[in-house]
Amino acid sequence: MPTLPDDAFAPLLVDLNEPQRQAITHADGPLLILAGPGSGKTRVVTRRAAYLASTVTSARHVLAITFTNKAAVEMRQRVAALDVGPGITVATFHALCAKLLRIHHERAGITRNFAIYDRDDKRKAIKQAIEECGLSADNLSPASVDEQISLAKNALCGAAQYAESASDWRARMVARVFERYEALLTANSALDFDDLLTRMTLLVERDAELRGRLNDQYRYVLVDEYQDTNAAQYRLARLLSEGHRNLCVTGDPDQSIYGWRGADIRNILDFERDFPDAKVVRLEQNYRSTKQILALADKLIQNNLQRKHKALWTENTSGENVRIVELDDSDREASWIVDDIAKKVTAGAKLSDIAVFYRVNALSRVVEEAFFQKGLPYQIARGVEFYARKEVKDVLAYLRVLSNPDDELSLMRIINTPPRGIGDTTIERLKAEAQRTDRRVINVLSDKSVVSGLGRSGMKTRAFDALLMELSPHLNLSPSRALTEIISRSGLRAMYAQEDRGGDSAPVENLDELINAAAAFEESHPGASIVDWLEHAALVSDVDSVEGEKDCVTLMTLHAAKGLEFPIVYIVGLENGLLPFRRMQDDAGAGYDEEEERRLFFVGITRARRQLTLTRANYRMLRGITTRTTFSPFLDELPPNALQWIESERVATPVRSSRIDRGELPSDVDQWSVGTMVRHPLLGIGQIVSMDRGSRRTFVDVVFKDGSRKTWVLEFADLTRVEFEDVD
DNA sequence: AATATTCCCGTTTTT
DNA sequence: CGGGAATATT
Repeated sequence: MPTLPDDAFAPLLVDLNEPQRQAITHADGPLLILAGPGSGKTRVVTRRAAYLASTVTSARHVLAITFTNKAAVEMRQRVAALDVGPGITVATFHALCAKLLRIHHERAGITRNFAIYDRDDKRKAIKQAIEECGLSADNLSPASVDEQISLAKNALCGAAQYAESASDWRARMVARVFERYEALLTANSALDFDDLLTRMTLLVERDAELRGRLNDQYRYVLVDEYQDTNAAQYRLARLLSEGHRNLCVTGDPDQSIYGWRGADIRNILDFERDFPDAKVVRLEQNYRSTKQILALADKLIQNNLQRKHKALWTENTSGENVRIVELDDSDREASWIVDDIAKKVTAGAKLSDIAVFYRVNALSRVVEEAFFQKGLPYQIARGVEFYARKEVKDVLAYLRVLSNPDDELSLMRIINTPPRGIGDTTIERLKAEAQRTDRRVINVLSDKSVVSGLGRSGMKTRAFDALLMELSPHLNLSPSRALTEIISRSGLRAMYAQEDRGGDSAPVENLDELINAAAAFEESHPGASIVDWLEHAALVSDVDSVEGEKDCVTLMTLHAAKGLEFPIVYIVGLENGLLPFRRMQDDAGAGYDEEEERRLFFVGITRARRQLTLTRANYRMLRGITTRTTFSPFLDELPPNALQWIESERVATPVRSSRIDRGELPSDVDQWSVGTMVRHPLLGIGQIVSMDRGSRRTFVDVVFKDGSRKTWVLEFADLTRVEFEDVD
């Protein structure tokens, strides 16, 4: 490595501790960065990428692989901000594989325009496979088969191999479905998410020439969140760095929480065995949390055996005690939290600084209700995925059929959407004919001799075929133009406009948002094709979670919290069976991993910067049954002196004004507008600075005397209008 | 095809 | 308890 004076890249090496600096400047050979929570990993990773690109090699030889799009976007931006020209490849595993498979589709043995099936598509295909195997979905649920196929694929086990190892009856049934499912995917020219990884990995493994080319192209490979890699990703990472061994992996074994999904913590634990000459850097100084919070997390995680020791420490202040609050039941637990938050807000805390975590989504509802009652705005991190919405999938199905006529799953989705009189019997006939003559249904559609034999429904079928013909030239337009045309010409817009009479979703708005999303995509990817856009839509599911800092509390599962941080954190439901989550009446606790549960709790704790509150309810209602709970055993593992126990003060559930209970707008809402003065019981007098009357909810932004600004859902906000004269 | 009814099921879910 | 899907009804 050329030794240059440090100031040549001073901005990259400023403000670092020694291990961070080592991690950034290590050039050749394997490198393992063990990064504790809040240890500045992202900074190290981005600067390392920039350092390599500017001093050791050039940007186009640097490849950074992440797990989430969010991480990829963030890394791309932060590297760009360091002024190291563009050219670094930053991608998720899946996006990278999709891109490479598209380029090398011939070697991979697939068509160029292959579709990417998401979970819903996959389940549908599996269901079809189950039926075609003459089995009933009763004994074999698509979901469980999905899970098993997924685990198998992620372990690089194909259908044939799975069949060989199938020992019991059930496994043999799954094996049959697996094989049938694979045949379906092939017939549809489609890949599922797992295929993207496994097909690419197997391709690189068997194709030495391609492997050599990739090794030469990507001379420095960086894999983030390495503790979450599964067998396919592990193998791919190794193959991609086989020629040069410049593989840098970062992660934290203590934050491995996706074992149930096929991630193998041993990949990171055994890195030094795989690469005996690996340089190991530990980032142990925490810049995020108070001493108390960090000590708690550290004490807890020491109970795990499967780990690499890290000495977590911080120079931050000691901070407040971690609070443990015990409440009578889940309702009171929720309202206690919301009351506590309200107090903090009055004391000046920002809502966006606060988060509530829970182990299972089912717990979110009680908490939400409490927020509703109090009129405090909140958001749930896991929104219904935009691209999973019915109307969006309908549109995408048209695009898919047009770009990949093999995709019969999508064809079946649109053949009678909007309703055009092609019913089940007609579809069955078309399918039968297709099977008899060994064609795809779409080809049968355009066969005059077949269609004319269908009588009245033949007309409809012909009309549909004509529609597809009419739409197909639009494929050459830009994605947003194509979408616009197809949405209106297919009749989808008209259909959803009619459906949109005050329902709780706004499908037409979503269609427009889809067009906007496509337009935005075009801007960042000039010259992108429909297929590019479809790929983007399949792999980037977080359009709506990109919205920036909203002034509200964030609710999410512990899993979703990974990688985030908040000054104030609440974790609910510290109960045995819930925080170490245990499935009841399960076959001998299969799939239960206490260490992983502990890591999950560790992740939750270490999200908190300043204040952490753990709560627990004596009685919890779950699935309509109220049960007496017991303490989470994890609580016993925490250092008692760092904890502050708060007795269950009995907060009388306040009897609220009925308008808010019913979620209604104030009766004098007509007189509410921007400029109206309002009163909040805690925050006093404020003025409306914006008011957004959506179809479902009305949002108001209020600025108070002290200059603070809050957003509320008016239906649930404890706001009353005050006459201007009342204010002095 | 649209609506009413029953019934079934119920961790976590980066892509 | 509550949502979604499968099924029944008009």
